[in-house]
Amino acid sequence: MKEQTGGGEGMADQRREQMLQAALDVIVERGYPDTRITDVAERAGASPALVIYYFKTRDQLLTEAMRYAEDAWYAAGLRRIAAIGTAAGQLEEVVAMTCLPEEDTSPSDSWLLWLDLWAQSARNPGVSAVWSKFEERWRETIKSLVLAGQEAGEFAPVDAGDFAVILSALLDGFAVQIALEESEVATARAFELTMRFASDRLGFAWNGRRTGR
Amino acid sequence: MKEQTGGGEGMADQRREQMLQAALDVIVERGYPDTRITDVAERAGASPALVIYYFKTRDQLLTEAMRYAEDAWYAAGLRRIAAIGTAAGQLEEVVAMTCLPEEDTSPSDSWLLWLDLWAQSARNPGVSAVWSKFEERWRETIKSLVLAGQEAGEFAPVDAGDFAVILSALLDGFAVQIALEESEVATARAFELTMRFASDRLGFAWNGRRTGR
DNA sequence: ATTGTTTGACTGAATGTTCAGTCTAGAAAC
DNA sequence: GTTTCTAGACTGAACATTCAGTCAAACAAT
Repeated sequence: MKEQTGGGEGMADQRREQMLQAALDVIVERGYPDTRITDVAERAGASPALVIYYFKTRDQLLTEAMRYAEDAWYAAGLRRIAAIGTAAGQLEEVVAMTCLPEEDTSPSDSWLLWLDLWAQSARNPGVSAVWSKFEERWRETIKSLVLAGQEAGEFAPVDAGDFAVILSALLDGFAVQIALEESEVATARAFELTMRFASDRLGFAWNGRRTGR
Repeated sequence: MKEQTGGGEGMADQRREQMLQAALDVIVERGYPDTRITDVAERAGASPALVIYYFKTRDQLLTEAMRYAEDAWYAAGLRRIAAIGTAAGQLEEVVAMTCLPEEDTSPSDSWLLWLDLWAQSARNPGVSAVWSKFEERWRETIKSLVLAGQEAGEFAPVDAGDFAVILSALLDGFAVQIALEESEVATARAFELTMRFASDRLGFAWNGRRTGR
């Protein structure tokens, strides 16, 4: 499905992305099940009919928006991680990704999205697929990071698989707290507790540096 | 068929509870936002109008159902915990409560409910109140359990508050995994990993016993 | 006892709204 | 002049809630 070349080429893709972004805004604001096509259209400066034109159904729009958000979040994180030299530093970035807020997005946005992602995954196969893929990728990232750190002699020889499972569970759990608790303190505390856990388990020194980004 | 025989006043309460239970069934099956009054009425053997008669609005019904479920779950757990002699054993029960399935309910039911509880809490003040109260109570339970264990000399002198925060986050995180992962293996693994973490942190010996209930 | 009265549980049939998705047709790009 | 894009008006179904009562039990007065 290649688009036409020339000036208008990016136009359609641009519109699509605009709508996905609009959909994400609305999902965060109203929740996945209460996101109406009209809302998305309005926010994207288009008509409801146009939204349906681009995404056959409402569900396709929302599912794709979820995938879009997760992919973007993951890709941005990976890029940052790749720029870090030590395994310990990389792990810290992994933890920061879930515990510390990004600059551009409003603090609790991505976590609110997660809550919806989970709740929807339980019953919606399309969304569930997004979650599974994301979860697996995420755990794999942690695991290989740990393995690399062990080879480099930075980390103690714990079972990397077990560690990945437990760390990702811990991060998910904190994500709930952060998403639902209004207190800003929670993020810093979650970050510190998690880093203490990780450094203790993997046996590297960690002196609590950053508190924000 | 007979209405209010003897303590006719109990009839109404009975009916109410019947409806709450029906609501929970439907919520688990269809998700909170897609739970229709008709569904609940049907399952409770009543008319939609009667459901509204008991609970002024749909939202009140669903919120109350959530509270009902959480209270029941917590109360049953507390009772079991109270019957255990050692702090280590009690802690094991706490972990089992979230990681190992109950007998009567279908495995993932209560966790599915949690996912909905979280997602709804983000936007619905009534549900949010249910969650807050539940969360606080839960963390307090862990904390005082740890303190008691420390006084009894069973546990190492870690910060009980920090431990409660991190353990409840870990359990929440595993709850997500268990609720969404279909594999039955997950529960046993989550239980074991969590118990290893707890016994390591609190410095008590744990020999992985139970795998089910 | 019989009759009328009250009350609480309950229902079927509206009511009105909200939406996803469709249809038709115009504008723009090629 | 055909394809791609866009919007306004519409349709049809789904649903929460309301309404106007029914029905039977308890109760009170005769």
